[in-house]
Amino acid sequence: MTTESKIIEAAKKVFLRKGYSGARMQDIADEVGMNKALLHYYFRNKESLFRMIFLESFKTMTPVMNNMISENSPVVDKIKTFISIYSEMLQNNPYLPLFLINELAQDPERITSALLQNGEGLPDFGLFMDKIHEASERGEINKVDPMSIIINIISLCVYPYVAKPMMTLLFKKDEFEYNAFLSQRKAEITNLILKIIEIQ
Amino acid sequence: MTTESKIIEAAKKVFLRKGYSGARMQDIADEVGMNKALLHYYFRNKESLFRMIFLESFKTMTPVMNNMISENSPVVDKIKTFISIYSEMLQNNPYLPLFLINELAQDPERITSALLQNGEGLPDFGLFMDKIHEASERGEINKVDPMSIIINIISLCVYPYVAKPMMTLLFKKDEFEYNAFLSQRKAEITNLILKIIEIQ
DNA sequence: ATAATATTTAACTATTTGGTTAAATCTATT
DNA sequence: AATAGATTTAACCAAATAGTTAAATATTAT
Repeated sequence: MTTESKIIEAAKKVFLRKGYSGARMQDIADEVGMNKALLHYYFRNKESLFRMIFLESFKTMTPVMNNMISENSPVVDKIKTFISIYSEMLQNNPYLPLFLINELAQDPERITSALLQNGEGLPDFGLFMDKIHEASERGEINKVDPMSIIINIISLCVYPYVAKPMMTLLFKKDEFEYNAFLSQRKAEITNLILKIIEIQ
Repeated sequence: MTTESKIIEAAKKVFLRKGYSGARMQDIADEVGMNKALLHYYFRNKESLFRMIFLESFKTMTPVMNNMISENSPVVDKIKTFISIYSEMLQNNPYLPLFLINELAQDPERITSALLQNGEGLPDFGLFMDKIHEASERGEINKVDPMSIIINIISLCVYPYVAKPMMTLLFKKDEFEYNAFLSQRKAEITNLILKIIEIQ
């Protein structure tokens, strides 16, 4: 593992937890177990280090959202798969969504320019939405608005991660209990969504 | 409108958009149209001003979550009412949830201590959950886990607000289109939830 | 072994930001 | 008019933080 990648890992940890304005270069140096001068030896400044972290983080999300693996599988299967790999990604990257949302909300210009500059393609729900639309036209599933159904799925998957500290406070659960709750949601969300879209 | 309340309004605006670490006392002074010295004339320091803002913001949420107006209305009505007033609160306070979630995630200790110090009661879903449980026992609605159903409702209501910048980016919508999407969701979420809980 | 590169050290500068101060000015009340 | 309180001004201090530098040392590749 190179020093550069060690720095990136440490910076990712700190930026994802604290956000840009809350993160300190010294925190990152401490986290990587090296000194601050070295951060500047590898990266110009805080901003350029942040951009790298943001792009890498964003790219974690992209393939999950672009997940249209088997082109011809039924749309219900596509939805099942999507919920499954999306939930897994969240379990492995619990700090990711809040970080991306925050930084994007803080300064949409800066972020979109970073994405474009990098030639980074946005996740594309186009195909997914087309398939949902076609299936509902064919009467294979209920009439649903594709964008709505996708946003419903994402909301149900992501929000319990994003709002974890709030939910443990409101429902008086400890970390362990809440994690158990999160674990069983993959199946629960799938059932819920299928109940909504499947013809009775 | 007193100067003190003008400062509080301005501080709320800035803190809710930028968060504690991103907010600058100068930004608040600019927003209120007065100078920085006056902020310290009315409030000790950034931290005490922040605490006041956080508590006030938190209290905006509490009555909505405690909404159990007509004690004996059917649980389905309770859910309808909850979705309705919760969505309205979000429409009027779009920055609120992300702010509360962030600050709570940043430093749960500090926040809970501020709440307790203030003698502020937490929102309590206890009654709501009891009613849901009883109704499902009576066979009035499907068997559902009360906590799950509440978190589903909250997720569906809140997340599209929290993730607004991300969603407008991913779905290539402008502010206007996305607001239209948000407006029609109150009814949509109600339908979805009722479809899940109501006996067929 | 030599040279190039990586890393540490520690001191330093510049900038941003929170916070203070004192004097002057404005405003409302008596 | 006199007074007290509210507000401005502008300069200032202190702390935190980003960023720099140069020299010393360690590591790696040739």
